[in-house]
Amino acid sequence: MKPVTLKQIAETLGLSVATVSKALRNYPDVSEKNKRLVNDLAKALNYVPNPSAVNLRTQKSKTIGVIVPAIVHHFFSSVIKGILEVAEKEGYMVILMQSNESYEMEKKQVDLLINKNVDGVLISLAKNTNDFSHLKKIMDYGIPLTLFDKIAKTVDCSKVIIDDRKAAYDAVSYLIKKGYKRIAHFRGDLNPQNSIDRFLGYKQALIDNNIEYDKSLVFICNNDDDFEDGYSAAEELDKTHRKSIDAIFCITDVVAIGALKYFNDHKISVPKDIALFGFSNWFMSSVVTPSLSTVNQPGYEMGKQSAKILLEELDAKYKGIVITPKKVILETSLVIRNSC
Amino acid sequence: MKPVTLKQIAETLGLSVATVSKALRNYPDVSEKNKRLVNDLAKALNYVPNPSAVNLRTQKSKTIGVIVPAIVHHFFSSVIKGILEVAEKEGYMVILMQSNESYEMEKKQVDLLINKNVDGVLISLAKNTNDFSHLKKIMDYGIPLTLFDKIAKTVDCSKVIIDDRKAAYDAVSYLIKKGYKRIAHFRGDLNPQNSIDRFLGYKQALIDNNIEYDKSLVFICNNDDDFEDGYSAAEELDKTHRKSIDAIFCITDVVAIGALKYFNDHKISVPKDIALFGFSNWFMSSVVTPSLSTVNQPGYEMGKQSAKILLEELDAKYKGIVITPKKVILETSLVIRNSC
DNA sequence: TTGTAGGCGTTATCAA
DNA sequence: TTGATAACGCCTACAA
Repeated sequence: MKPVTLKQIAETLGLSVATVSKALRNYPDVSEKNKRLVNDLAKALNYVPNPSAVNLRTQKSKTIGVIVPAIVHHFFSSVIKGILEVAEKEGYMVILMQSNESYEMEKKQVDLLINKNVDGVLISLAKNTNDFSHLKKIMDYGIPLTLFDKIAKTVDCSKVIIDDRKAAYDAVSYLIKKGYKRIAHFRGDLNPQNSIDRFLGYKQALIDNNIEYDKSLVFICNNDDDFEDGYSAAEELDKTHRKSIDAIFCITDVVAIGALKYFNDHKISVPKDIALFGFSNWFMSSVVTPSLSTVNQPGYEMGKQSAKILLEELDAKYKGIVITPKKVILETSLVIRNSC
Repeated sequence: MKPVTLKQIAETLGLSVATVSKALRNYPDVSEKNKRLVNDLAKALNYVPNPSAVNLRTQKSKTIGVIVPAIVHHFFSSVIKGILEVAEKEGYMVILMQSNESYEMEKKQVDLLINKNVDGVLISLAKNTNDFSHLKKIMDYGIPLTLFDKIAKTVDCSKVIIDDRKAAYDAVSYLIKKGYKRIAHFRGDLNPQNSIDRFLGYKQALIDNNIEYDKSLVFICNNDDDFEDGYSAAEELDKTHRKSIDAIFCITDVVAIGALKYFNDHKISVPKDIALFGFSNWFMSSVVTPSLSTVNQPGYEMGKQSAKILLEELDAKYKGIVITPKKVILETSLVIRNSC
């Protein structure tokens, strides 16, 4: 079974391909009679335009490319879900790629997407991406680009993010208000903006509350396995600062849960001996014992917004309207549970 | 910046498009000199064939379509990861769609993929899919199809699955061997093969161990929210069978964790008062308290295998080799933790 | 060894 | 109102 083509419709109807095409696209210069004839037959035969041919002709692929650092990740899979829903509604397909937190992969994938003629690109950057020429390349090709979550501040494209700094500030302020005084921070890599901003929020909250910032209380979790990172950071903290710490603000729920595991394993009570605060609100954090207080990071919403903005830019581009990049900051909120 | 075309290369080199094309594809009837000339310039200009043009010409899109019931799901996101890795290695792109467990969506998406000219399709069926004409349609179009995890037994295409029945049998047998005697089952919908097979495995294990099968101990979890389903099934079980039950085999980790939450909330001790066994080995089940015993379901491997089989079939098809559908059954294993 | 020409399916221009 | 015709970019059989 082969797809039906314009030619076939034209032949069975004794019309020219041109007329059939115009009839289907409802051009004014085709007789009503023929329009009906063509449309009826097209529907009956289940005619659908060949996308490659359309693309070749119109330079539009009705396809967008998405690159995320990881897929097996509650936050990112939520984002993807949001993207798919918006894209599908507007008749766009989504080509998905995962960079595995590797800049090299990300770069390669950008090339693949450009070569594939995608209409637009959505990216959340890999941890170690700090050269942005591949992003510039996308824009040089005139392909709309929207970054989300892990963005590059210096790249002049639309962005959808949360205010990591404020969210971290709020979380740590909450801990302080609750009476915690010696608050450690399990941070991420030094490079990603996220990691930096959350750290800065943490620090600011301490300063604003007249608590001395002590850099020996900041642990870097930058291996591949967040859970293990959290576990071993907790272990190190336990060894080096035994009883002087009363709370930890973690860059991620999984890091926090790794730490929680360590404390549970060693009969250190959370939150009595030490309080824990996560970030992201993975489903998992609600079912762990004790359940984890965390920052709600609206992944699904972020996906929807990113896709929406990208598609708007595509639309504007086709209409010849010049676009100024947008920056959307999504609201976060504290989810207080039993770990603090 | 526009992509470079054959024509441009031909013009700057004073050759014909045909010669350039042949040089790039390393045809024997092009002079070595011109081959070098062409290839050098192509590399310098970063020439990449326009995929739509190639597709139009060759009828190959180097793209496969993937439909899953849900993305925000540890198992499926692992599968997707596996698919992406294999596809990428072979130069295929992946268009991802999610059916949201809806047959209607699934059907629509199949049409979209067919119309999009994908080379092959990978599907895990929605819960309520029990009409398979859309799958037949894919095959009628000569598009290779591989089903994974949620499959249709009667559709004659390749499949990658686990032996749900055996896995369930093993899990329940383990519980019995451990001394549990009154074992309830929180099953899924009546329709999906998975759900049926796990139920049958459960039942068979009881029978083989001379434990009477009591259908009042089987609860159906078929709402949208597995966690809530597990919670409320546990509640119902608690009310109707108070102390007579000593273990529950759940169709899914999340259902089990929902139940666990209920028991924790009501000071019913797991596993002392009641044991719990899950299915899938989500990461979450290892961090819950008590940690959950479960069946390891190799999602990543399933993704890789499915993609591999599909791509092999594509290859065979292009070579004109007739393919007989394959059926791969992946090994599962019991992961024993602290809930039983 | 090179180039011409036809065609993949569609759209758009321009004559008829 | 309709239909030739060219073009999008590429591939390939065939002619030169």
